[in-house]
Amino acid sequence: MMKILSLLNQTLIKALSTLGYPDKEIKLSPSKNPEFGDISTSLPLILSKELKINPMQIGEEIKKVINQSEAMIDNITVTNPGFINFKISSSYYYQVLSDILSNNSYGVNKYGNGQKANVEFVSANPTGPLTVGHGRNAVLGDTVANILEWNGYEVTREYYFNDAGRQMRILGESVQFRYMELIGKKSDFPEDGYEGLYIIEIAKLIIKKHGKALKINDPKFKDFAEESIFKDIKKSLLNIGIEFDRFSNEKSFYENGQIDKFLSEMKSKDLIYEKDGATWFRSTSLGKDQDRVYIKSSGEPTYRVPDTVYHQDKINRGYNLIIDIFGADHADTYPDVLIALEALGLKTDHIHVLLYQFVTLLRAGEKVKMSTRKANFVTMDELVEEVNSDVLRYFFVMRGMNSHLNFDLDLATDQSEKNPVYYLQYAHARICNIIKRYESLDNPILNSYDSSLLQHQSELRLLKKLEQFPQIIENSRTTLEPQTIATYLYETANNFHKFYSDCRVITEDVDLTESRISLIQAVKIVLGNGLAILGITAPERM
RNA sequence: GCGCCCGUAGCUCAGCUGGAUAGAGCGUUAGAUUCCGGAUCUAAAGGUCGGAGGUUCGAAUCCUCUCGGGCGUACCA
Repeated sequence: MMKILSLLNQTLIKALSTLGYPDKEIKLSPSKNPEFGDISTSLPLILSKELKINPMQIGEEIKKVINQSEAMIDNITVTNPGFINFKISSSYYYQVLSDILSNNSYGVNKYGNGQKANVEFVSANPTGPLTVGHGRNAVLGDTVANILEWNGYEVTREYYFNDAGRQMRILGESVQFRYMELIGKKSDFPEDGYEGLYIIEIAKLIIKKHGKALKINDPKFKDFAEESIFKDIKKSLLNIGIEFDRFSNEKSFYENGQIDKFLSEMKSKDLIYEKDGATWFRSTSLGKDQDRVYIKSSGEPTYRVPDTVYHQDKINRGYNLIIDIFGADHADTYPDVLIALEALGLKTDHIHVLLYQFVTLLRAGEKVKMSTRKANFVTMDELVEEVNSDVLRYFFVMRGMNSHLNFDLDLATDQSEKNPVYYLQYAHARICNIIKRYESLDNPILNSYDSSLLQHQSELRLLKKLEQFPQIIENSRTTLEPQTIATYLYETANNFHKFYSDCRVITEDVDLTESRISLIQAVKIVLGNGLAILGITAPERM
């Protein structure tokens, strides 16, 4: 069945052409106030400017030429200062109910049409455990990937890490220092070394596995540390339901020659030059306000080089859509990657960078400055243990990514009990319970029901909310903002709870009971699907 | 200094491709259970949308300026 918004859109376009009015983009939105029907448009106000006709008059003209029954409209009103309001026929919403019940994946669409999308997220270098800060990135990325899947894309979840640079070298040296310390030998603690206790744990594991004979500068220190930390990172991610399809690393781009190839291409375009013993990217010639170092005088490339090559590689792999999830601290750096790629003649229109603002951690009302190096952090594992994966995932997604997220550690548990996620899950569990009760009364679930018995205001409101679900998913494709889904689910649960308190599902009235059972089954499907997108469980009981 | 993000109820935040009376949760106050799960529901109080200009029939939303906070402005990533 055609969705009401497309139907109204078509109807209005037809009306405009009938009246000889100019073609305008038509904005339809849910009515703010029930007395304005279900859906409204300010089309007359927009037209009046150009037509120089009173908007109320335009509204009346449009109303006159619309075939109401064809567009499933019960009633049209035109209200000041120039809105057209549509009251949609309830038979439309009754039809929606059967649509939902006949389709367990209600809400998916084929927009992406199987196109390939790549979502790169987390991408934390394996220098320590994942922290609460990484959590926001992880949850946003996985949820965005889910959103794309529900919009018909084939999604690759990818994790990129730097394993060739300074950070990893220092990690190896830090482990080496602890190792030597443990076996009673002296060595230097590296400048900017990692101070966390986990470094000592890794050193102990090395002793267990390789004994005490390792010498200074043995590559095993770094390799073992990297491997060990990565194992933990993967475990932490799995803990909140996140699994990657692909890991990419910096080192491979050195080994396969892509870095050299990139540098020589840039050179041939005169986009790099030497100064003060370093190699610079001439980004000022591409509109930036300053040039950036590509290769330090030490001979080590800056992260910019492998990052650019990595993106080049992703482009070459042929994705139709490439998403990067970055913290706000990258806001200034990713454009350098894009302009370099464009300078090499590559298209970057399909690369979308999603920036999220940082999580502000509070402890006793004081801001906590997190640093992996200084071992001043709260790990994601600790947090999941204190709350749980569902609460954590909802927490990170319930605010817009442009908002700074305040996280008070002292209140974490308190807040978790009040976390809205339980409100959603409770609605789902409640439905399951009613259905179970219904079945236990020896009533078969029938496929026949008379949805037109659903006349109560709470029932219709709930149905209208369910009808919006596919549209919500469609919209989330363009915004890639998980929060809108969280908000929608909250409203749906809210409408269900109101329905529950207004209308008893299981009554002596067999026909009405069957209709209401169908209704709550539909709610269950929508809540379940929405929670699945957010990566949150939909419990049968709590 | 410059660039990006934010500033909306006591607190945490929605609403921001301009539309009708600016919404929710928490907290506060007052209510609801002979009945499918009270982790629920109902109601009240609470606002010069940081401030000042401007554009418009219409601005929380767009523009300019300004104040306050975060982030960046590395030969760190």
